[in-house]
Amino acid sequence: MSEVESFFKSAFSVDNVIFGFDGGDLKILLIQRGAAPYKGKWALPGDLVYPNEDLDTAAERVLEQLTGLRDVYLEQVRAFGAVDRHPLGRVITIAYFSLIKISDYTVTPASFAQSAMWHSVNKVGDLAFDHKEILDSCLKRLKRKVRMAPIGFELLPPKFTLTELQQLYESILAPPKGIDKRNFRKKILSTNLLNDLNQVQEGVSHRPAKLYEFDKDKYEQLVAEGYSFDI
Amino acid sequence: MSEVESFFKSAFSVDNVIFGFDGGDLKILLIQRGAAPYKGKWALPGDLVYPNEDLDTAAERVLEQLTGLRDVYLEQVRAFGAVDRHPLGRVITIAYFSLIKISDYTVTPASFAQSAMWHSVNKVGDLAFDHKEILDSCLKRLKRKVRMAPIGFELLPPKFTLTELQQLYESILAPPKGIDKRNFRKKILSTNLLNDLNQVQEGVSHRPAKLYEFDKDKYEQLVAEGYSFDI
DNA sequence: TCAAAAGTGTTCTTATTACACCCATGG
DNA sequence: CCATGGGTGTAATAAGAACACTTTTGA
Repeated sequence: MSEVESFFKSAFSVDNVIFGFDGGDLKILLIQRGAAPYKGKWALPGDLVYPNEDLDTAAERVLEQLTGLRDVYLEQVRAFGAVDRHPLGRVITIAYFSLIKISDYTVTPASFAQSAMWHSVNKVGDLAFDHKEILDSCLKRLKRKVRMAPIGFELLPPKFTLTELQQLYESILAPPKGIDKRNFRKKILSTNLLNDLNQVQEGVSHRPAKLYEFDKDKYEQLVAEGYSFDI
Repeated sequence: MSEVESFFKSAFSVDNVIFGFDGGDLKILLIQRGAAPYKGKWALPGDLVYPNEDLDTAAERVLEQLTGLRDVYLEQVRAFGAVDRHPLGRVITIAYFSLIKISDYTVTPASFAQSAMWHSVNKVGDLAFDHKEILDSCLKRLKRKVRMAPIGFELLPPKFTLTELQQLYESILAPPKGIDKRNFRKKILSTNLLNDLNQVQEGVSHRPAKLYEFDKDKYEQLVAEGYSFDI
């Protein structure tokens, strides 16, 4: 094999850390590998990138095949390319994370995802390949990003309560002493990016909370004027 | 060609945005391409990744071949992998940026770098491939990172004045109205990470400024205790 | 003595933190 | 009427922004 040829004895893949939130813990969607290598181990959903496919498109495809969802928040984190990261050859992978509304995910439509399951990020053990390292890297990015951009809403249903929103931030940021309720509300409402829907929760056995929605149009307008979200 | 084979008709490279600072503008090191495609165009230094080489190692190699420098600050930014980004085939590239002391760079030792030259980041025009986009992305990362970690010092000589340090921050962050001298000094000195060397500039035709050094050991000790740089 | 850059404090404004009680609802 | 979580304001502290003059040196 010539040296030039050997450069092409390699492939690249995408791996996707799919975050969801169910009101309690922050979760990620893992699949159990059905084939070697790492058969039976939990792994991030991923696939080789098709020859005529952009990286972002490949990440979107992996997500859609697994969840049936399109147009969700997706962000590249970085490449992982240690020589020995894949036992069968030289495969570098581009890590992505995405944020989905966990209620939108119902069954696993794609065959390759027969054993997909939500796992609490805090209880994830060893994963196949270097996927634990990828997860850690994506989680770190999410922690930073969720304070710099209003992406947390991607994990919540369109209508949510302020307590749900606070619990989301707490589950991502995991501050030692929790977040102060009054300070959190003051800060998030002062952005004026939440619309009070004049509706309340139903079916709860306590004082029902008011429902809000995130005003994306308003946010984008403010961004165009130089606004920068910070929470 | 089978489908499996076609997955391997691809390669990956690294491209390196090498930043330097000469007291005036922030600069990057570009090379003029001697061969097609984009012959004659300015481009980021980069190379294909060897089959048995980690991505970081490849980026270090590119840097060392061009500058002769080792052990410099180097950080991966992200992958660029649009299908059509390389006219000769499917090549995804992993972008890195590095910070070097511009005075350490003298001549171009490597043959492939016959026409390497420093360019002010603000005056960079079109570049080969998608290198302008890569530059923008790395510059954006640098702007964020330089405020979250004491990496600016990597661009300065070991002994520097507070004015030089301020000019460095101004050239990277480019704030509309400059940085207030007194506030900057108050803030940077309050970190206690700068050692006053009890020396002054020589050969200047005005009041000589005091020289300082960055105390890396102290910084790493503080980080271990939970400290987080923020300027 | 002039030019050029170094050096130095205070006030004002804004953001962040800490903290405890009453309210509305369903069971 | 009880249990449960929802909802609210103020005071203290810390951080950031604005601002102008004196000092030291070499030419």
